[in-house]
Amino acid sequence: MRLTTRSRYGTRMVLDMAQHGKNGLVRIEDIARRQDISAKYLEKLVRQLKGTGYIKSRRGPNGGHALAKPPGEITIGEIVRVLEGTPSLVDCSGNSQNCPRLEECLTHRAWQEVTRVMYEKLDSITLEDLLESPRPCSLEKNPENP
Amino acid sequence: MRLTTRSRYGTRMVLDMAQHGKNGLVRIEDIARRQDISAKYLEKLVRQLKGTGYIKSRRGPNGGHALAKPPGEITIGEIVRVLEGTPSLVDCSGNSQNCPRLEECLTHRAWQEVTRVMYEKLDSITLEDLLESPRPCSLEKNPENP
DNA sequence: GCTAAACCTACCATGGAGGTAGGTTTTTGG
DNA sequence: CCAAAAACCTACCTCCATGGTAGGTTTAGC
Repeated sequence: MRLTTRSRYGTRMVLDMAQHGKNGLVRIEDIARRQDISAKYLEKLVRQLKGTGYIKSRRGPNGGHALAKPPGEITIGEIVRVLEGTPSLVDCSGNSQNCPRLEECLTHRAWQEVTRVMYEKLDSITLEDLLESPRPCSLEKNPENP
Repeated sequence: MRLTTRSRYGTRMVLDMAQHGKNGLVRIEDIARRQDISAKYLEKLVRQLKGTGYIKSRRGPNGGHALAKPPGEITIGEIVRVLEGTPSLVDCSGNSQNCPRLEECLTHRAWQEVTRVMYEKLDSITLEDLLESPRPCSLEKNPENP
């Protein structure tokens, strides 16, 4: 059970845009160089995020990409959801009813709950949170909760 | 980002043991039939769980497997941890320091936090909880938390 | 000592993640 | 108007872990 590189690279990408795009557009090539990720690969990620409205772009010379919303209004949960094709930890945990064992499946609800708390956490972290976190970054907004 | 079938099959397997092993051992063949999972595959899973002390076995005729502890004392977090080789959602999120970007990695802490809350939830659910959950199972022990 | 079960080692296949190649289209600046 | 810079697009490739199988060997009960 791992996050794919899509989510991780994608998050670093939008974070890079937030950092370097204060006053304008950011070129894929620049992100690729700074983050040490293949530009071609970033292209694919940017396309997905553009399709869902998180990024706007302009072509041609002096073109580039930028976040469509301020960093404080984009959570990493949103990014991860877009880039991981699969919204749930297990197939049967979604609303799809294609699991023949659903009725007798004691575990179903458990996976659902775990998926929920995971995205709850992801949705509580905005790009701005990440930018503002001091290094070494302690993200503790709700220290140990209870 | 998905749970592997190892975790899911494994959880169903130990759950089956809890259900049918009240007074004795459970044969792999029987679990395989009831859960509709290949016996050979279950063999592999049982071996991993045996290695970590969650299952005890007896060979020969009338042999079989049983949980080494009562269902109330085994969490699905423990099962998942054993069967997913990888304890963290991302490589760099463990204690391993092999990520060259660690210092400048704003996202590191976030993945760590998400991994933590996920296992926190997994560790809060025992096999007994699953057995006792009414169908359709509402697992809400702490309804919406806060 | 026969049989039932766990136990073990090795192997295989397939999908999808991760990455690359080679373009086409839009836009700007000279 | 043209050339260059950037986004945009389609197609392909490689690799390896997951998921699964085959064919045994060892232990123990009758």
